[in-house]
Amino acid sequence: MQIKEAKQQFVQAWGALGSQWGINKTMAQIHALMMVSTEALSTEQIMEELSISRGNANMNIRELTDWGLVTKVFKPGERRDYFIGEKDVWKIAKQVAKIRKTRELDPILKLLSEIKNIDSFVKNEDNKHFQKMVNDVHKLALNVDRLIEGIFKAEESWFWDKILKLFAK
Amino acid sequence: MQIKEAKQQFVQAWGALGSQWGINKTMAQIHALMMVSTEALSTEQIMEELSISRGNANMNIRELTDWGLVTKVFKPGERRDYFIGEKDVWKIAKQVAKIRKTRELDPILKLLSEIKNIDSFVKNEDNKHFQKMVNDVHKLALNVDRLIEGIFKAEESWFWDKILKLFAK
DNA sequence: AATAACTTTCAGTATATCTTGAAAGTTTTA
DNA sequence: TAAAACTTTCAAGATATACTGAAAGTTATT
Repeated sequence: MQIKEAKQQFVQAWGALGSQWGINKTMAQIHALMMVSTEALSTEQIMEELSISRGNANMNIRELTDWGLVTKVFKPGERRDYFIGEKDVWKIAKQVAKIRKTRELDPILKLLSEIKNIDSFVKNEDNKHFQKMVNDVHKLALNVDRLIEGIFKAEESWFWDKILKLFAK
Repeated sequence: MQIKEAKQQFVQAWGALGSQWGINKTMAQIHALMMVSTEALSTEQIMEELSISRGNANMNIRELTDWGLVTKVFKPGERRDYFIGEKDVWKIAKQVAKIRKTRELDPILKLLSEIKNIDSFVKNEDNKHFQKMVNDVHKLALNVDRLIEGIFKAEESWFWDKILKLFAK
């Protein structure tokens, strides 16, 4: 495998992974492309590299910018916009966790609390079971929430050091 | 909010959550329905409850069975198949993690190792950067892998107890 | 202030994914 | 063994999602 091929594979794999986890394939590919590039890239270059249209490139670059994973940079003397991707993998992971937590976990937590409230006067077996189920899911979700919150504050080395020690031997 | 409405909301929310994470909406809904039901359910009941076709119900029930989250049960004197869903939220979480790890994380780990190998004779700056990037991603992926492996072996209470203590205070 | 360089938008189109429904398959009952 | 009860399959249709390309918008240059 040549280095160029390796990069393409990496970009492809990142795209596939993204799409299996609810992130637009092209968005993930653009991000991968920027991760492996030392230089800032123009829209043109991204269009070229991934064989996608200008509109598609533009929209996904914007989305990545909104996610805080890509920054616009200006090159002196150049009129065209260039973009650089965040390179710190730990920061990327934290950022993605942050955004998805807000979008997806928080609403679920809210719903679960609401259901727990209305559900407090239950009588029959079926409702008791539902109450227990909601409680269990809520507990797990709260723990996940706290875990993610912890990650936000943690340093990578510290975090993995501690986590992996938990399972040692 | 009435209890019936609460259940519906729960099922809807579970479907939405699933679809944002690469799991078929209907599959997630059927699963939710089975989680909150004390009784085993027939295909008919599921079709009815979710307003979906027989084919759709059948395929998604099978998929859930393949995932090990749903079991077929026979009711004495009844000809029709009934299904019960796994109720233990921790087991469910572990099972989903197991399947998705195998399907998605493992292939990525394999690719990253391959790329690391071919990439060992690099010279120029660009390639060095690529090498570093691949290394960083690989490290993170390996850690995630180990974390998931740890979860497989862990008991819920033990696991969360330890994890949450890490971030205490 | 006109032209050129570049970016953004979005209606229409394409693609991937899910769903239906009816036919074929299977098992049970009479 | 035929009919009924039930399950599975899958081609065709429906839906959701992503992508294109050209027109409109913006900013810089002369």
